[in-house]
Amino acid sequence: MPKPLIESKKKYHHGDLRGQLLEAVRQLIEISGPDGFSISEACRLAGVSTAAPYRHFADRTDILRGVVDLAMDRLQGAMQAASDAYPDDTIARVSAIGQAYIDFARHEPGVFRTMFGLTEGHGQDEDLLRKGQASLGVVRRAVAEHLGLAPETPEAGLKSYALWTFVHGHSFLVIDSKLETLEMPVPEDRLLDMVGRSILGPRAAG
Amino acid sequence: MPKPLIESKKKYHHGDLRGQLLEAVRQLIEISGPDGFSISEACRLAGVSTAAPYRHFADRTDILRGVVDLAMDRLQGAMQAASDAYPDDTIARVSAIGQAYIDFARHEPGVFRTMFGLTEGHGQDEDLLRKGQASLGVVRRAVAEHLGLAPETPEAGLKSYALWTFVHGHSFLVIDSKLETLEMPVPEDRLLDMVGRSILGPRAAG
DNA sequence: TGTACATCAGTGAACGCGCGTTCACTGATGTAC
DNA sequence: TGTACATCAGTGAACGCGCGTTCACTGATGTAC
Repeated sequence: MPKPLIESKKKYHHGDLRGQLLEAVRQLIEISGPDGFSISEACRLAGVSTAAPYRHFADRTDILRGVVDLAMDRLQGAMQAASDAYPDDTIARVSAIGQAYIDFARHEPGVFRTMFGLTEGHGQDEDLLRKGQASLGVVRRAVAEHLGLAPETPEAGLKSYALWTFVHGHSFLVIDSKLETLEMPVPEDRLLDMVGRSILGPRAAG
Repeated sequence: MPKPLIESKKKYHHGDLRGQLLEAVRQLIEISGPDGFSISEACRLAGVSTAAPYRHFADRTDILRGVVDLAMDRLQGAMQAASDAYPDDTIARVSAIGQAYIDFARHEPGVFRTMFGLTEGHGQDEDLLRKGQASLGVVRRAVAEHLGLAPETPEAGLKSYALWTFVHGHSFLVIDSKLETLEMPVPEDRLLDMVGRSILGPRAAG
């Protein structure tokens, strides 16, 4: 069943409507936010009738969940890649993970906001929470290695939570663009480095 | 012009419609979020026709701005009160300011989200930004005193920004209730104290 | 290989809904003389 | 103190709008024999 090189302009069956709807919604969220997007508009983007999505999603919320689910994977992937890029320097590694987080927020502010805006009974489910924990796990392992402790240690948990929280807050302030007026005294990477060193403390022997 | 002790149940002139609309919207935002509230519903709460608000506000966005404006004042007031409560211990003062911030978010999550969700051309204006800066100023003065520096110093700016960011991020995680699943290893006040000490460093002599 | 048929993934029209905003209006209040 | 009048702050009906969702349907695809 080889795909035709030139697809006929209009096919009855779409091929990957689910994927294309998710992408359309992702784009719309970036423009109008999670409450601003409409299924109708996504259908227009995908070139499909407004009833079509209901073959793939239960309702509006279900589509949002789908978008967030993919975004969670992208975010964790970016954090893990940043972590892998600094195998030797644990401080730099932690900073890089934080930077990846902030960059994600900067590049996809609407989606980022949506990821943390879903509430229980409104899109948030077990699966998403688990993915959130997995992202924090990336930080935790880096912190633990720096401290010379196991990732399950309370101290590793506390410090990685503090770092994540800092980066999370900064991300929100960046995308809410409160920073242009609030004079930022140093570049972002120096800020990350300073906070990282303050929270982590000196490297463990070993 | 003494007010009647028992107000007639239904007056043509409302008395303080502006204030009561703002309060109604504030309540609705807590229930449905900044995009979920409707003018119509606020009018129902205030017992007034749907055209009445336009005597006091230009449009929907203008009402939101009004709600946020009051909230900014409340937040700054809470932070300042917390600051004043610890005249001697600068570490405790900084922690208390952070705690006030978090408490505000916890008690008015919808409003808190709204405060930081307004975008340029969508409710955010000079006045609100100035009020945001004023809140940060409370932190900055406390940090500066701890360091024995003037509030305008870059170091005071950097450290107060780092602290604010941490508290801001924690607040969002709290109200997005990501924390029940993410095992928090220590109580909140100990977290605040740890981060405060890490960022601020030892107290300046003097 | 050919055919009958079940299943799947779309269509397009329609629904009821609540919304933001405008309009001409009217009742209440404040003020000048 | 009384009166005429301007101004203010409401009313209530109406508007056009786009939305989410459902419905009976149909075209395309996969499969059993």
